[in-house]
Amino acid sequence: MQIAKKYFSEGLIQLTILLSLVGVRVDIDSYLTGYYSPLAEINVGPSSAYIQTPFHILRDTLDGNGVHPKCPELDSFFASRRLLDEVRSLGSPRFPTQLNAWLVHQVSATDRAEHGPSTSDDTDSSPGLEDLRDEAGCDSEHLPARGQEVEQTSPELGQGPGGAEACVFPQQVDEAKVKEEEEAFPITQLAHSSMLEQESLFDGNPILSDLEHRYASPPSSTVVDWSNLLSVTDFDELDSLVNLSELDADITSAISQDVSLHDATVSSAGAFGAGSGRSESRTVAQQRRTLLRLELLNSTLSDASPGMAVGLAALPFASVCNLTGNASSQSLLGGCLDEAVFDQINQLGLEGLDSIDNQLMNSLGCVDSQGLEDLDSDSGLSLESSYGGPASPGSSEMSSSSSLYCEDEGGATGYSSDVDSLPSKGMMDHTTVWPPVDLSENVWHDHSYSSPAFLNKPSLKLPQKTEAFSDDDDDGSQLEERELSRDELRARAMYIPFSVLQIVNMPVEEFMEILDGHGFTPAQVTLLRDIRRRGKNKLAAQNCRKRKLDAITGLQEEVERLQAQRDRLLREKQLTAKTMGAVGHQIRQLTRDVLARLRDGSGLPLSPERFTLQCGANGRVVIQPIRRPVSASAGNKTDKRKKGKKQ
DNA sequence: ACCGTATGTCATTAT
DNA sequence: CCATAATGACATACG
Repeated sequence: MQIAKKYFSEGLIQLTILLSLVGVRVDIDSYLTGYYSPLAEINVGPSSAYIQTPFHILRDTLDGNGVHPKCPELDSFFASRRLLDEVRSLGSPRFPTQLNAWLVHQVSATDRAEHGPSTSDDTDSSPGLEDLRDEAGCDSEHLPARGQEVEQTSPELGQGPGGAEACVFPQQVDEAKVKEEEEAFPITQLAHSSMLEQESLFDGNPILSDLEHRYASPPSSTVVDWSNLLSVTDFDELDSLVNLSELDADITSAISQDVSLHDATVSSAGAFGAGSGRSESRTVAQQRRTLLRLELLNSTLSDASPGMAVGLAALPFASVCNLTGNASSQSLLGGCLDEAVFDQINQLGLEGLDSIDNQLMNSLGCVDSQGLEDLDSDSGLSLESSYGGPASPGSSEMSSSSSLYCEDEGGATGYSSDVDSLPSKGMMDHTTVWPPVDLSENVWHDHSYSSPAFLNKPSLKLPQKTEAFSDDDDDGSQLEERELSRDELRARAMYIPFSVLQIVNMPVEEFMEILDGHGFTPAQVTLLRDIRRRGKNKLAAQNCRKRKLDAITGLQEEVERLQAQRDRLLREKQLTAKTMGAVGHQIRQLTRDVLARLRDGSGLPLSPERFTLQCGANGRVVIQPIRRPVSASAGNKTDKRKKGKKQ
């Protein structure tokens, strides 16, 4: 179990990184659909765990230059974008596999009834896992549909996310269909763009050619200049130096990243090659994918940053799934790349889990949710960070969902404690009954795309939570009491029928309605406002600190970069001086040789002490007498003889 | 006891 | 004007 957990941890790290790459592209989808600001991409950055800021203030930073000083995430965002390009440039051998995976998703997402033949390959997948995968696929499916597409859930999850069924809005199915039609065109755009990207990929190596275009030309001109200037010696060294000086600043980093990604690809390819047969490898891949779905699901339910990536990454993926029914030829190219990333992630993160049977995976899925929580040192606070903003489409949905859980919850007291005690129960089985409130919030948060979607994490968690779980699972009530935040306790004391999470995350309109319409006493209203203010400020503080840390990190990196540049320039300067010295020496030697072969009027050789060679602007070499400062004292050195010489 | 870190909260300002 | 984000400053908990 420990080993498995370790694998999960490592896999999750890679998953997070790579999913963030996918996420970048994913928000392009949301951008294409026109629902979100293009700058929502910013939220996809690896360091966007707490982001609740709309970041529209960064409107002038799309080119990646001059990023907002308060948003160092942009740096990593553009780096991620470049990395994604590099991933895409790694070549096409992965595509067939991706196609398989992609078809599986299509079936699971669209037609479960016919799911037998097409997915019969994964013979060893347990029903639970299959259902879970489907559920996860469904999860990722209704993300782009803004949570309005909820399929029938499996018996296992019907009780956990079964709350989700309880939270399904009646109009969801019809709206989902309409939404699907509405999204057909943007999706086509997406697929088309993806196809274009891959066409460029087939055409050559886009990133390298791009790098060539960007970097090769100026250095080459520089090299020519140097060569013209110093056509004597040491030029090779100098050339290489100049070349590198122009290139290494950016290309080396790109190369190193490229290498790491390439390694990832190779390892995954090795994973496939290691299989005894294609069917087996496919089975393994599907297991992994299943496990990935598990992770995705769990992440969506309980974790912050990976889930965020998932929530966003699921957008184009599901879009591609939808698209397959309509325009398969385009989506083949458009979707396989994203699925390729999923496959790579699967194989990377879950490399060592092949031997683990499905039951273990099942339990691991539960463990994973806890492990994710445990790993989330930022606590759940970050998870309730935002809900996509009142202006986003998610807000209306959240209104409905929040009103839903308001009805279902029957009081705020149950929420946090239920959620907090969930992992200890969830250790036993996936069929653990999930509190409906929790689920409704999951549904709600699953659809907050432009921000970390996993706000469902209880903000009430205290640092000693995990220890409490490991120490004692029995006295849950005491633990619940101990884990409640001050505001939660205050809310309980004041009989406020909302959880802190709800109070903080509900839209302001709804909050106002609640304040007005529930007949709260002034003290309760004050408490509600304070809870909301504190909750939001808590998130803001976390954001602020994270930004600060990122800024510090970025500055440190810049310092290192500048120091390296300075060292490089110093070396370059030394080498240049050395080269120039050598050239000067040779020029002097040549001058002596030339002058020694020339004669003055009296037939004497010209003295190098008195004459020198000068190269005129017209290219002609002339002999000039050396003007000594003390020549005035010498007096009558007036015999200025010019002899034009052609060399 | 002291220190460093993490986190929550408040006050203030900006958006 | 209000809600909210951002942030400095302070308090507290914890290792």
